[in-house]
Amino acid sequence: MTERMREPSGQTVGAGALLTILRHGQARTRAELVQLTGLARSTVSQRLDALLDQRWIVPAEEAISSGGRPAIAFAFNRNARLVLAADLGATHARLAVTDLASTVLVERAFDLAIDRGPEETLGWLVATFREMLAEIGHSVAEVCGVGLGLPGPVEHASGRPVNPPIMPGWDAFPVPDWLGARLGAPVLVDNDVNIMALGEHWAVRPETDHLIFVKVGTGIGCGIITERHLHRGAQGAAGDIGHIRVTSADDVVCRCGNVGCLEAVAGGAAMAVRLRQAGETAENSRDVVRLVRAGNTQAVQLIRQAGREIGDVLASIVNFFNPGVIVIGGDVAEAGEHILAGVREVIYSRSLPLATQHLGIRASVLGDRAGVVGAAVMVIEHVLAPEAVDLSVAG
Amino acid sequence: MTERMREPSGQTVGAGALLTILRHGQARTRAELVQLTGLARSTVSQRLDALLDQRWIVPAEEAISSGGRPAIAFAFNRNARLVLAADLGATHARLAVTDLASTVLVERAFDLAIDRGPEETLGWLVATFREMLAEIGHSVAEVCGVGLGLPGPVEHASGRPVNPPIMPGWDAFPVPDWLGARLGAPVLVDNDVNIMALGEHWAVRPETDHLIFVKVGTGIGCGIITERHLHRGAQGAAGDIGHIRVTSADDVVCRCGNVGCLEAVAGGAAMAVRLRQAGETAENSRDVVRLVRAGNTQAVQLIRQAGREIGDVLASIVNFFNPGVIVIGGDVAEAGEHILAGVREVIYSRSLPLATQHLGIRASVLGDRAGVVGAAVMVIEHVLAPEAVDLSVAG
DNA sequence: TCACTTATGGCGATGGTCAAGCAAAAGTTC
DNA sequence: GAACTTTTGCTTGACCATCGCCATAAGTGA
Repeated sequence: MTERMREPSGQTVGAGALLTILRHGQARTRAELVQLTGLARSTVSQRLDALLDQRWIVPAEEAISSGGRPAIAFAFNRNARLVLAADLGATHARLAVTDLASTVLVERAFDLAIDRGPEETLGWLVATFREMLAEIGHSVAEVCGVGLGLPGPVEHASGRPVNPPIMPGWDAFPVPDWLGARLGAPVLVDNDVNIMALGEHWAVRPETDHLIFVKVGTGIGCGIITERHLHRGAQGAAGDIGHIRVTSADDVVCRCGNVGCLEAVAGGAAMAVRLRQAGETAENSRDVVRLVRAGNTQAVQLIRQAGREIGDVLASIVNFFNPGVIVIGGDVAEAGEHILAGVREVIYSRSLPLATQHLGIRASVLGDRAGVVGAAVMVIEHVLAPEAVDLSVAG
Repeated sequence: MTERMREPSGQTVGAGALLTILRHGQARTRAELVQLTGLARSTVSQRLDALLDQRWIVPAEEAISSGGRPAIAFAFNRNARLVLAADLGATHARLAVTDLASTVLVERAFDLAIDRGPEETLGWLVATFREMLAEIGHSVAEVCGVGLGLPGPVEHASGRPVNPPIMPGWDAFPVPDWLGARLGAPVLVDNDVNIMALGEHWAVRPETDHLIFVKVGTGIGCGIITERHLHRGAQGAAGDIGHIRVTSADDVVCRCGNVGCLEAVAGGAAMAVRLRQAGETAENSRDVVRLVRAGNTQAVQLIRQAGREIGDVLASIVNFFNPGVIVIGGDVAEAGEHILAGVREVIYSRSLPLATQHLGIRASVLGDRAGVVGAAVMVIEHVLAPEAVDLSVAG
C-alpha cells in the first residue's frame, strides 16, 4: 500500500506522472521537477531513483551551470524496453520492432494469407518476431508489449475478432492469450484502421485532440480520435463510412447489398472494376494507383471524382464532429494530390466556416507504416500509463 | 496537503469517490463500503464523518440485522444543496430550482426577448431565481451552482458566447462572472442543444455511453455524448447537422447561403414557409405541430418527409459514430410518432446491421424540460465530481 | 434475562512525505 | 590555486493518513 502526494489541483503525482512529464517534454533536472510538481526535493529524488532502478529514465547531458555545480538532467529512456508491432492485412503484413518512442528498429513486409486461420498466422508471427529480435541482438525478455492490428472488427477489451468478414476461423479467437503465452508480454489488439489512426495522431501530435483518419484502400473506413482516445462506438462499429450513401451513385450496387455506398464508387476495388470496363488492366487498388501515376486520363478522372465523393461524406462528418485534422491514408491515397484535391474541394465548399477555418486536410505522413507505428503507440500508451508505471516501480 | 489511499488498481479512493458510489447506487452500510473500496473500516468511517459534516450524506434506514447490531446505511443527501437551472431560447425561457438528484422543485416558463442584451436578461434571471427560491422557502446561500443554456455557440471553458447569430450584444459577454458575483455560486454555461443532450442522457442513463440528441425546432442541431462526456469538437462547433446537405433538395436555398441544407427542408421554419405556400396559416414551428396534431394532410406529409430527410443524415452519422441511442427532441418533435417513423424508416434501411441492431431511436422523454434538467445535471456533475468533493470536505 | 452476533468508536503503530540542515561534490570566476 | 556558487546525497524530526486491534454498543434468539 503506497500513498501519494496530491497537487493543489487534486491530481496525484507519482512516479508515473513524473515519467509522463519527462516523456512528453525534454530532459529535466531535479530542481525543474520540484518546480513542476510541487513535491519536496527529497521526494522527487526518491521517485527518480525508483525510475532509474527500472531503467525507465537515464541521466542525460548536464544542464547549463550558472556558476555552481551543474545539475544532472534526466531523460526518458526510450531503450528501456522493446515493443513488437504488427499490421496484418488481408494479403499483406508488416512487422516491426520499436523502442519506447515508437522509433522503428527493424521492419519487414510480407505477403500473407490471413485466411489460413489464426494458429498458422500467429505461429508464423511469433517465429518472425523472434528472428527480427535476434537480428538486432535483443531477447524476448526485453519486450514489454505486443500490438496487433487486424483487418476486421475487434472487441478491443478482450482482443477477440467479432464476426470478421474476411478472416475465416478467427471469430472470437483469443489472440491476446495465445500470443501472450508464447511471447511473455501483454498483447493489445485492435482494428487496423484504428491503429493507423493512432499512428497518424502520434505523428501530428500534439497539434490536435480531434483527428479523423480515412483509409482508402480496397474498401473505405475511418478511425476516430477524440480527446486523445479512440472512439469505438457502442458496438465497436464506429468509423464504417464505406457504406454511407452518396448522392451521385444511386444505381451502383455495393457488395454489402445496398445501393449507392461510398465504397462502391470511391473504393479501390470499385475503381479497378471501372478501369477494367474501360479496357485498362487493373486487378486491385494498387493497379489503380499505378495507372494514376502513369498519367492515365481515365484513372486520374476516376480518382479525382472519388476524392469528391469522399469529400461529400466527410463534409457532413466535419459539420457533425468538428475534427481538427483529417488525414487521408491507405493504398489509394498514395496516388498523391489527386484524391486530396477532390476532398478539399468539396469539404471547403460544403462545411461551415467555423468548422473549416482551422481544419487541416492532409495526406498520411507515415504511409504504409502508419499501422505498425500505431500498434506500437497503442502498446506504449498502455505500458507507460502513469498507473502502470507506478505499479512497476512499486513491485 | 492530504494523502490518499490507492486501490490495487491504482485509483485513488477519497471522500469524493465514496460519495460517487452512494450517489449512483443505493444506500450502503460501512461494511459494504469496506468491501467495495478495499479501505480499512476506520478509514471509511472517517470519510463518512467528513461527508456527514458537509451534509452530503444522511443516515438512512437500518439494514437487515443478521442477528447482531444492525448496521446504519448511509445515503446520498439530495437535499444538501440547491441548483439553479435555466434554458434560455430566442423567444422563450424556462427556469427551475432543483435538488442534487436533478429533481425539479419549482419551475417556470416565460416569454423572453433575448435580444435585449445580456445585462437586462441576466438581471431579470437573477430576480426571478430569487423569487422562486423565496417561494419554496430557501435562501441563495444554499445554492451550490448555476447552470445556463444559451441559444448559440458558447465557449464552455470560459462560459462566453462566441459570435452568436441571434443574440446581439452577447458576444464574449462574461456570463459566469456577472452571474457569479450576484448569486454567489459557480456558473456553468453551454449551448442549449448540449444541455438538452445532457438532460436526455441523464434520463436514459446508465443505458448507454454514446448518445446523440437531435433538436428539431426552428433549426436543427444535435448534441453528442460519448463516454459520458459532451463532445464539443475542435472549435466547439460539433453537432451542427442543420447544414448538412441532403440529396433531395438541391434546389432549396438555405439561410446560410448554401443549397440543399437539411434545415432548409426539415427545419420548423422551412416547413412553416411551405405550409404558407400551400395556403395554411403557419408562422413558426409550433404552428406546424398544431396542424399536424389537427390531422392536416399537408402538414403530416411534410413532417413525415422531414423525418426521412433527418433519417438520411442520421443514417450516415450512425455508420460513422455508432451511437447506442438517438433521441429526437425540440418543438417539432412534439408532433409525435410521425417524425420518428420517418427517421426509423431510413436509418434501419441505410445503416449497417451491426450498428443498428441495438440502436434505440426514440422521442425525448423530458420534452421541453430537457434543457433545465440538463443544465442542472451539468452543475451537479461539476459540483459533485470526486475531486471537488474532496476539496469541500478538506476545507 | 443471558449468551451470541455484529457494528461502531477509540487508540497506538506504521509508513510515506515534508521541511530543514549539513557536508561533500563539482563546477565557475578571479 | 583559492574563494565562491550551486547541486546533490543523506539524515533527522515532525506530521498525518491509514491500518489493525480491542473494548463497547446495540441488536437477535433461546
